[in-house]
Amino acid sequence: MNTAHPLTIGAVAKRVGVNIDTIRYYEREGLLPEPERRASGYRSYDESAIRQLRFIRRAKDLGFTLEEIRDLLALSADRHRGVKAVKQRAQQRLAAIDARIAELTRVRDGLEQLVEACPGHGSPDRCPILRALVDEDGQ
Amino acid sequence: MNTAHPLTIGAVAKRVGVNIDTIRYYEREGLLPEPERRASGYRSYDESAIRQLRFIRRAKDLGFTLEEIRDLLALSADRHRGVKAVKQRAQQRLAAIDARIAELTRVRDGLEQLVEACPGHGSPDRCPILRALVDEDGQ
DNA sequence: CTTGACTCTGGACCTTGATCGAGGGTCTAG
DNA sequence: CTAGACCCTCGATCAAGGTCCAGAGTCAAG
Repeated sequence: MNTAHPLTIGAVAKRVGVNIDTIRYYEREGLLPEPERRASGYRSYDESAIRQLRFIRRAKDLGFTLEEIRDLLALSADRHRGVKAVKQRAQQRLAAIDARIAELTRVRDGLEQLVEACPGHGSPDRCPILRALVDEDGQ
Repeated sequence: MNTAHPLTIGAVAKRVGVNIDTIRYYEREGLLPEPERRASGYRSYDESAIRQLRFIRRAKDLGFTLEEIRDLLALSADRHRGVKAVKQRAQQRLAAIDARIAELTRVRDGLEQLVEACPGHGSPDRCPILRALVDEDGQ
């Protein structure tokens, strides 16, 4: 069911819930393939563009940069370079996500300790959150 | 301790480990109070500026935006009334970080399953990673 | 055919969080 | 006194990730 009815850029934008200019921007940035054009020059999209845009949006929501997303997309374009390469890149991506989670977890735990130690009232001098930020300054 | 022998902006920058321009930038943005000036116009800082800069840096490391930090600083200056609000802000931050970690973990686990299910060789059509990226795409 | 909605391109502009440069004054060691 | 290191302001630039605008062409309904 792929290339059925063509869509204008506006229709795509509406369906995915993204700005028209963002679509053109992604195209310039190499995140979306250059679409077919009508005789008039209008871009003509099919469902695969919708899928790809949604993929980008979800990845972005997960905190991937556009550059990382370009890389993720390259994974799927790697078809012809063999399953082995694809698996390797997926493993690299996995390691990168692990690192990101570890970093976030470190920050999270530090913050949680402070929140738990804070009574939520009284003098700012006794608030461990403020103290940690202002005074205690480990060095 | 708090003996106010004055510091130049460069000395402050060096001690806190931040760029001189960043200090002036924070001042413009209302994150640092306008310091005393010498007759020459040179900014003249004391230890409290060092503390405040470190506060900013730490808060930034915890993922607060500069705007949120400006807010925190205002609250911490509001002795006795600020603590409750500070704790609330910190809790909100914590919840946001937790949500992000949960999402990333979900994706991570999905990706790991794909990597484990991929034989690393053979037909691209059998590679679960490629299949997931191209087809499945969760709508 | 007309009208209004849509699309095209190219370039300007926006936000956040800085960083850098130009042109000029200041400070301090030798 | 002079050189070199610092500091001043103002404005530009950067990176990321868009968003908006002008001027011109296109499409679809009535």
